[in-house]
Amino acid sequence: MLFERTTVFVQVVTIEGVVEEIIYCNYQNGYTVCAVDTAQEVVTVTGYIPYLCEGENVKLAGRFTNHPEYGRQFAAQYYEKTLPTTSAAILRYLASGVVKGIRLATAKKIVDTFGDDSLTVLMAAPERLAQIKGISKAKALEIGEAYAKQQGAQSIIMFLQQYGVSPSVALKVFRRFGADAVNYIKDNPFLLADEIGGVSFQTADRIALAMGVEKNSISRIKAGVKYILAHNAMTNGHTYVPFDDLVYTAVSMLGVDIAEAERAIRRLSLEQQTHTETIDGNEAVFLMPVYMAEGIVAKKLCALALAGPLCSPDQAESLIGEALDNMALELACEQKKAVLAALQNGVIVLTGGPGTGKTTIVNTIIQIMQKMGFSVALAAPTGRAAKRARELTGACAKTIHRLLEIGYTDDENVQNFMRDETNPLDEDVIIIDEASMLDIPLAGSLMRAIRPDARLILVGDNDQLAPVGPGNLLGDVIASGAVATIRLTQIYRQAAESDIVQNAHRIIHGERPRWGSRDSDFFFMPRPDAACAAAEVTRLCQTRLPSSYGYDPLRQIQVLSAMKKGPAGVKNLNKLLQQALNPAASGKAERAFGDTVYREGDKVMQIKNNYDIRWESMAGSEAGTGVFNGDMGFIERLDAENKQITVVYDEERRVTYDFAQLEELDLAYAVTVHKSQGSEFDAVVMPVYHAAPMLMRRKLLYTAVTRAKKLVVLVGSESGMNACVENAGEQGRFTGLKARLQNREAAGALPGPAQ
DNA sequence: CTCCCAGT
Repeated sequence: MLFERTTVFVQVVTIEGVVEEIIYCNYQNGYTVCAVDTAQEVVTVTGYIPYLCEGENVKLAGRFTNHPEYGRQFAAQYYEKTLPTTSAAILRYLASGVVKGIRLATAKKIVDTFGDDSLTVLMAAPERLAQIKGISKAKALEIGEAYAKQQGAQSIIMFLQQYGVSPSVALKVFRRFGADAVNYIKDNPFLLADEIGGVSFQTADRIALAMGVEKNSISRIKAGVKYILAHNAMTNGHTYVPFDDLVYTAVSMLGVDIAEAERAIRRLSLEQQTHTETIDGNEAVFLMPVYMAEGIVAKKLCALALAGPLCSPDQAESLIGEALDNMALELACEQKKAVLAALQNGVIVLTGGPGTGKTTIVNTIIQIMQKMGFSVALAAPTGRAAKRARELTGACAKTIHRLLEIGYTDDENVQNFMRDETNPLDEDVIIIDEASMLDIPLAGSLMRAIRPDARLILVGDNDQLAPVGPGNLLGDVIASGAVATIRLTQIYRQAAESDIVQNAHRIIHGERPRWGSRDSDFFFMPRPDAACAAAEVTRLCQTRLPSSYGYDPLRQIQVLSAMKKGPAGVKNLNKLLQQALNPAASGKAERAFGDTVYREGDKVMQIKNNYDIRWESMAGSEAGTGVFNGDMGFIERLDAENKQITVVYDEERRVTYDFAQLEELDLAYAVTVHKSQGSEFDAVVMPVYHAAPMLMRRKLLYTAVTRAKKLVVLVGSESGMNACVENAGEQGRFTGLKARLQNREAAGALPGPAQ
């Protein structure tokens, strides 16, 4: 029955066998690597199989994978344990330590006494164990309890697996509710979505329906309301939802009446699962974790803002002068002011568009801080942005996740950081680059980990992409006026009269860009639909731009797109561009992986951090480890014989991958605008068309356009582009941070008695 | 519909 349900997975295979050896087990979440002896072979199995023990018999459904280091493995999606039935198998099972209190000696005694009935005795009449010499009555009951617990864990895992709920979630349910977990869930399936997490409201609702839960049951409405709040935070960027909107949405989604919805919302607030307060005249309902995160951000920023200057203005002047001499640099007046502000305030925001010299300022600040004996941490919200910061400053920049030492969790919605208030970051100065992409949950985690006596510098361009997650941190902080903010306005990178610069300004002010003249650096080419746009983008890269401007299509032109999917999405563009710029040819080795063909000469991007992979410099004189999410390079060689692929990054570091590691790579002729943030290119070519308004916002177009140093070509629908320019976006985000920063007492930041 | 993170 169970195994019929697994048809949703491609190429699902079932295997059965005895667990030979537990190779690895994460006891927190049940992730296990083990060797399973089927009749034919010994297979390495990975998957969430909690409480698995050597000697147990398992049926597994999943698929075979090829691990780069450990070779052929079976990734189990579903499992069933079958209890051993023969004395010999039972002995092995009990001796494995599956039941707390039984090891080999005790297992032998039990099996000698009860034979094939051993497990029945353990389950139904554990007191009978006391017949055995050496087992007291108390010990017998203790063993019985341990066995019941083990079986209880199995029963909730098996029960939930029927509904497609993963064993790792089931394990959490078991930890929370114990041996009686199945009854708890049958009683209120919404506990899965609610208290446990990791299960969607829809799945819980499906289970509830099967259990016969009423449509207007309060637990269903409460869970539905929390789902609406979470969904709005995740997909719309709101940190709260106005009460009236929440009632309306709950009524239409859940099919209940207004009074029922209101009652459930009030109840959640009373139970402190949500927080309700008045913001901007609206009654605002927050999900508790988001409310807490926003509060921590407000509180920490206000506290940091109280810190005094690090040195006198005279000292600062001389420190700056010295640093600039060392770096053979000069700073403009506003840039110098920014460095000064960093020395005088516990927290500052440094904001400005591309080319306004943010990086130079950050470099100077790092120099001075280190000179003063302070340690500095530099981090950014994305791998790409962190890498860019690393290249430009020479400092060891990381992702914020990495800085906070993210630990593993089985719940995608919860992140678990090793660094927090009890184990704060060691560094004295924390610099966050691309802070516009910082969402409230991550900002909350970051603020918790910053020591009260540390200093924080937020660097970003509030006109660039809003975070994917909830909140409008940088915008709110700047608008609040509660944090010293330095706005950089002078552009050094391009001439101010450049059409790229002019149009970037127009876009951000909601005005339509202008184009036309032949000697401009900004062009728009109308095409009737996304497919035509994609074809024109390809033509531009292949022939038009190389012949008109002499650009190298692979190294100087970067194609960007808002989306991955669709005819003008990154995936399809990569196919078209690969065909145009690096077509199949005899003598050019290639290799298919998934639905992508990789070929010698391809432009590729590393899409997940790999801290261990080795690289060698082209001359072979230097070596090191680590290739990071967002690194771009070219396939130099594809060696079918050794199943290896060589990629050269930045023309200097050579990395060899096994074929199985191709999942870490993607073609990079085209990348998403999000991924491009923090990078710049000579020429940017981008299809523009009508798409999800949540995505097609003015900031997206601004970010794309400002990636270009010399040339921008937009291709597609003019009305689509105009809609994008007119879609301001973040004004539509409901957030409470600005209000809280402006009301410092509410943020709880004022020390001592009220003033 | 866009981003970040992980064990033998």
